[in-house]
Amino acid sequence: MKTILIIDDEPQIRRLLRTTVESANWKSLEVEDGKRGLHEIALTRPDAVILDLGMPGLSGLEVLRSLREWSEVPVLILSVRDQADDKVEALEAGADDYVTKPFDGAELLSRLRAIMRRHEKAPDSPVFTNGKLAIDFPAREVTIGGHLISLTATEYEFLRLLALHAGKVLTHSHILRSIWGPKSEEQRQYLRVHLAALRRKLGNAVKIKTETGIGYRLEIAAEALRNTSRGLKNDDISGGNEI
Amino acid sequence: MKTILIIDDEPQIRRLLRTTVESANWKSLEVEDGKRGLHEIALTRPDAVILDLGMPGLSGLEVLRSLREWSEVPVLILSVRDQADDKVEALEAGADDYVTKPFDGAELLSRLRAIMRRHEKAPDSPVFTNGKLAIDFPAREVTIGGHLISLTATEYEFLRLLALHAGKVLTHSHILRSIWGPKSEEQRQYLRVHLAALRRKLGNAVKIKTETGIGYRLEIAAEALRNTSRGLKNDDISGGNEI
DNA sequence: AGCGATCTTTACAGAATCTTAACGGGAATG
DNA sequence: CATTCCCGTTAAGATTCTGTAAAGATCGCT
Repeated sequence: MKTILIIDDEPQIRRLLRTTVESANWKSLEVEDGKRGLHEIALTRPDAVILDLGMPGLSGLEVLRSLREWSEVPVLILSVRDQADDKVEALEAGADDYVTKPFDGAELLSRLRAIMRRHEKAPDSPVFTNGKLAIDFPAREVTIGGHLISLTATEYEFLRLLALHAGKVLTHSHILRSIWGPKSEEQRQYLRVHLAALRRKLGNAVKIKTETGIGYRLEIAAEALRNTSRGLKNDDISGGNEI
Repeated sequence: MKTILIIDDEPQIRRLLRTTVESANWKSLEVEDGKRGLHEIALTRPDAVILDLGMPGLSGLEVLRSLREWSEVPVLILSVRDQADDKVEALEAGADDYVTKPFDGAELLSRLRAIMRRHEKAPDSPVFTNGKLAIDFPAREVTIGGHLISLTATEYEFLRLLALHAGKVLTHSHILRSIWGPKSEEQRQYLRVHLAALRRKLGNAVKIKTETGIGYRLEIAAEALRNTSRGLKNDDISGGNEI
């Protein structure tokens, strides 16, 4: 049984969301603003969050940014049609998907299922693999081609973060906030130094690409591209759309 | 069936617009000044608006500015040739496209279709696609026909902006303000240099059209109608898409 | 306290990117 | 058809960013 947290300031929308969620036999929690939402997430650890972008006080975007400093819980964004820019910003800030108001109940549930399933995948397999790299999260062990690598605490956190978002760009600020906390958001030299050590230890079997001026990304090994959640987009395009 | 509102003070132009609109099997409404136009939009919620810039009384620009405070309805501007500045102002104020008098009926219809389609477009995924171009916003990844393209921070921001408003003209000032900030609003040579790099990397699969004296527009690929879950729309006939 | 490991800070060269300037061609205008 | 303005392209100079090394500072442990 899943628990879904609803963060929305409008009572009638909350009620609609609650009935929708409960029709899928999930439990729903409701709060009316972002601050309470963050508190509730820390307290009850819901399986997913439905977050309204347009709220008074702490905006949905700010809530999401704060949240992503310490939690990877799946977040579904609710937005109105004319907030295209905000939607993209939300996705860049770490949202997993979004739905536009007015929304269709069935579509919302199916998107909720999708993001929870995607998220469950990681804990299901406590070992992350990408090419020759393997990370055993419970054991906190990193191996390359079966050979154990010894990492410091910082290096491990860095690599873990990159692996958790393999293929995606992690911005300087995001990495710094996650590992060193919000106070050290500006200390880019930390990244350079620790990443250099990480690259030296990992060798050239693992490619951590630099996005100049933006951040870093762990490149997904060629044979791992097959069945990720987004892998299909390539087939989608090359599939006979010749102009 | 679409409803198009025509706001123009000249009766013969109105008649010409009406026959053009009705030749596409759409319904047309006509009013002769801006005040009535705003009232009519609030009342009947048309699917698009054709707005003449040069009108006595409330100018087209003032109408547009009032309108944009409460409505996102697609607006097509009608202007005469020597109103370049007004055209830019109108686009800045939220117009979706413009047509210069004297206009070609087929072109006007095609532009109307384009702005209505863009407005309708239901969000289908955090991945933007347009022809061979695909932008994965969360991953900050750009691919053409499945082939990964490496962009600098500025180039990515530029392309992101164009894609967010695909099909719409973005003025020089708007782009400059968005990427470089208000201080650099006059530096048009930035646009030329970075756009050249962008075009070189994207190749000719992606068409970024120049609107001389106005700005730039990312052209919507002809076959960009691939909606999955939502209802399909196919009122776009192959006739006369040469703009 | 002393030691080793790790993290922080500093410095600098090389790479990547951005800005600036110049020039030829093409579009708009009369 | 000529003029003027705008655009695309290129390349060099300026600037910022990155990788690397190495010297302090800090922490944990015996």
